[in-house]
Amino acid sequence: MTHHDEPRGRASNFIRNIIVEDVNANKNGGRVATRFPPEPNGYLHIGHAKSICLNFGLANEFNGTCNLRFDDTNPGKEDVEYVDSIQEDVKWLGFDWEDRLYYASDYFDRLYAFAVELIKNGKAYVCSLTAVEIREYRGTLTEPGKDSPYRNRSIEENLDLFERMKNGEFDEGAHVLRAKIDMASPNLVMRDPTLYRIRKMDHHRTGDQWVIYPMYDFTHCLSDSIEGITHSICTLEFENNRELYDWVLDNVSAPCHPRQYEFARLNLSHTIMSKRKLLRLVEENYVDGWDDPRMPTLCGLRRRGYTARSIRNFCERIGVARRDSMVDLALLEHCLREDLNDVAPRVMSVLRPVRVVLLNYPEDQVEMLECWNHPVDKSMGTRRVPFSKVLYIEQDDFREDPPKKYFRLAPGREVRLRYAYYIKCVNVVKVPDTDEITEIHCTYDPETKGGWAKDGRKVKATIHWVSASHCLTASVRLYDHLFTTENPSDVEEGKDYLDYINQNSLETLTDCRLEPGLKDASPGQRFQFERLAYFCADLKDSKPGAPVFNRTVPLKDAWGKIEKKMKK
RNA sequence: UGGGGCGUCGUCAAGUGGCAAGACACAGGAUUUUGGUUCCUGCAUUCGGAGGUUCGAAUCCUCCCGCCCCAGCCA
Repeated sequence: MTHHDEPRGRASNFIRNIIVEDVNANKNGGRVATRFPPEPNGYLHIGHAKSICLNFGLANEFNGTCNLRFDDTNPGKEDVEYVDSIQEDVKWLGFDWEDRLYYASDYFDRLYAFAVELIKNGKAYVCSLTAVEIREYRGTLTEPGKDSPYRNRSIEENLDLFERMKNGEFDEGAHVLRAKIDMASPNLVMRDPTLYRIRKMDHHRTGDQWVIYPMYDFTHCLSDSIEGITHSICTLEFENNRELYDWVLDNVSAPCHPRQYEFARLNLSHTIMSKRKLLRLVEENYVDGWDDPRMPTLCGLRRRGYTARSIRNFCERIGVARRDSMVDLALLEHCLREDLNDVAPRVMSVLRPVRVVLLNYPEDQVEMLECWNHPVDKSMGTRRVPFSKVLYIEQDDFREDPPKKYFRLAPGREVRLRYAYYIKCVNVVKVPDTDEITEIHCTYDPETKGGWAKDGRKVKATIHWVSASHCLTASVRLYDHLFTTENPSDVEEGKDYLDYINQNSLETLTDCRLEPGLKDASPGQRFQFERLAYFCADLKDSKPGAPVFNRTVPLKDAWGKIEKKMKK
């Protein structure tokens, strides 16, 4: 057992239970086939990760397959930019569709043939009502709809019209193909749903080959059937569509009849998942783009420094159920720290520096001190860090007038410099007018090299440091939650989610002093800056020689908690 | 107000008639050269509510309450 293992014991959930039963009953010959079917109209986010992990995870677990299929039936909204980013993100998450990359648009010919079959069987008709009229004829939640005046066109006329729709003889909106089901159905989805519409637009894959495009409800079930999907897993809002999913497959010579199961989509506290709302954050420059490290997109999380494994573990832990829920961001962060704690090498960096001069340390002496890269996993080895007379420590690690329970450096107090020496504060130098501390004078105890006192005396704190003449100056970005409220989608009267954006979600520090070894960090490389947080060299802005770090997630902070409590 | 769903700890979530798993969060404590990690301990006499069936109910029945989804030629 190593920390690289996925969590043993997968959590039970209703979909897995269904699959177990199906496999035991030898349904579909014991075969399990799922698919992840994104529409290429936006970037994938952590909510999609839940679905990806579910579909690919189940397939892996039952020795089945999971296809990646682009649901690209709406050329007006879709773009290759998205099909590329989606593939990159699914791969990054750690899943492999092997040679099973499909597009609903690959099935346009077969879909058209199925539509013709429906018409021939009197189960579909060309309707020439306008969009507005169709809505009016649909009725309401409580009143039944009315039949379209075109509902009883002859099969021949329907066939002719549909073919001419395909041939581009009509303008957009002139006609649609509709299923002939039941205008009085209590399920609005079943009131003669639209199957095809005219869209005179280039499609990112089929170009100008088609001017009619199939709707989701017609396309999805048939695509599943064509691919031999056994379990078609989607989110709860498609529950009403299941009746139509089954109707289409039952009324056409479909190769097989997959079963649809719905689960609740993920909601995460302090963020939003709506593509529309995320798009607005990007377009109105509330963030730096889809991959801004504050975004819940997979590319954003990746840039923030999240590991794919932590996201997979998170998806496993939140479970799969049918009730609407809101998962605490703290759980995601817990999964992140859990992973990073094991794999991130430790390093010392001072974010808000204050000078420390060791009065009794030889002027030009430099010692290379051996430091562990990981406190527990010694296999990660050691590194040498330069130590000298003038150092930087964290401003937070010194208090001229220390409060109760504060046990870091203060006048007259002794602390340990990690892996170095015990030092004692003997004087504080301040700017005369302001109270700004410019320098802390200390003495060091040469008998404590490495951080151990031969006489056995203890110190209450160990703090990190960096040698002033050797360290590297760099920018570090401190990220925080994007929203100040737990649920930005459910907000006070008269306000909207933009009113709850956290104005302090990004703080850029430009005068940080890092351990010299960090100079050549490669973009994407992760570290723990000891006692502070996990950081990641930015994928875009960090260059070897000139690193820029993003704070991925802070370490738990017991002192911060105590301090907060004392202030109350 | 039609139809379809859902209600188990602060947050997720197992549980499908035999007497409320687990995780996060939270609170204590131990160990610690990261106030980190790790390790202990505590945390639902009760499952939206009220009745009923049963020796026994979160699980079955009845009624009530609350929340979500559906009236795109979006997915």
